Amino acid sequence: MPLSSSEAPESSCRHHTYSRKQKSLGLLCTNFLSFYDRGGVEVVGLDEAASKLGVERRRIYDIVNVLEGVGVLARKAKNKYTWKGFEAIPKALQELKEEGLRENLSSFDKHRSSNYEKVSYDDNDDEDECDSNPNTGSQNDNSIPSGIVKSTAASRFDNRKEKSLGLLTQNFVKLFVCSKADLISLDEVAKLLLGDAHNSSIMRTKVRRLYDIANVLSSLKLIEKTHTAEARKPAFRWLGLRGKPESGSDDALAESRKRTFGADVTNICFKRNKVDSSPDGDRNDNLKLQNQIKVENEVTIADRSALCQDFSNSYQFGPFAPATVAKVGGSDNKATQTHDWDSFASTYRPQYHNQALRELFAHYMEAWKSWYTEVAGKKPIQQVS
DNA sequence: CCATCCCGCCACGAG
DNA sequence: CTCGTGGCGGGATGG
Repeated sequence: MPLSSSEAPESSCRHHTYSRKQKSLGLLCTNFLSFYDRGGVEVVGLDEAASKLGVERRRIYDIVNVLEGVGVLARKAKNKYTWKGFEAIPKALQELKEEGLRENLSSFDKHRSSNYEKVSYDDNDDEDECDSNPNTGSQNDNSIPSGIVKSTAASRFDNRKEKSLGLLTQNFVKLFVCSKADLISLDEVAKLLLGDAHNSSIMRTKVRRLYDIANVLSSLKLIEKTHTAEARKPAFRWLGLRGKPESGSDDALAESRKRTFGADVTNICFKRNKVDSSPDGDRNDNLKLQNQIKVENEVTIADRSALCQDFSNSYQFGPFAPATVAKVGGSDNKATQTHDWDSFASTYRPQYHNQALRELFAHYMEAWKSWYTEVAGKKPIQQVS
């Protein structure tokens, strides 16, 4: 690769400090999302995604699992998922809400006193989704006939599988969607979600997963990471749905905004130097500077004014506005200190902006060019080995 | 220090 | 057996 020196946003750091942020799940997810949000994609192949995004398979599973929990994706077959899109979110949330309320009737979690194996398991029927295709070959869901309270199914320590991530995600979401609270601290979530805690070991593991989920949900803009008011405890704030141009009769295309991405989204592979460098001068130098410029960051208003989300079933949120304002050119922020960063933008607003928080900014990248190229000539780039 | 969380080993289940 | 999946936790990174 000719290192044509285009303007590299990145600078300094001669020794290419490996940065975790570059490979974070959240970022990866953002790429994933923007990649498949372009018109017309319907099926998502795991391998395809993996190579396209330049990551290992394993990571794709993480993303896909949580996205499925929110309805954006649906498992179709081995190695394949169906892209439902963002417009599937409202519905999924609605279902999650009802479901959550239902199971919530019997027991108030809150004080869970001593119940060792309580582990609030709740299986869930999960989305059924009115699928357009009635016919199906293999069936998957084992629906227990309306086991309202779920009874003691699960003989055995039941599901060796389906134990986490997907479910954890849904439970996490239910938690927000079922209560009016919109800010929950991390450990609250952990305790609530897995009712056991006690043993720090188990909880620690769960918390890790929670971070994973949180990252993905953050990419979706469903939540945001913050910390409780005064305390320094990390917490999550529910942003909920943003103004979706949704209306009764939806139509397939026309949906929300689409972010296009030009060029490669591929993350370069920089491994996290495990034992680190081979003594013999690593030649990795600095060449490849990735030009993965991140777009992103459109804030949605979490209409704070409304305490209660709504009790009405219909989701008519949108106290306002479409978030589709795009700004070309992108370099709008004249940060005092050059904050261009290399990549990574989005969800970080460490400073306390008391009220200026709800602003709407969206920087969008160009990409139109690439887009054209693609449309016109079909991008030849494709090395799916 | 502690919060965050990437990496990838390895256990499952299906073919 | 191989292969697709995805728990799970060590331990590195960032603040």
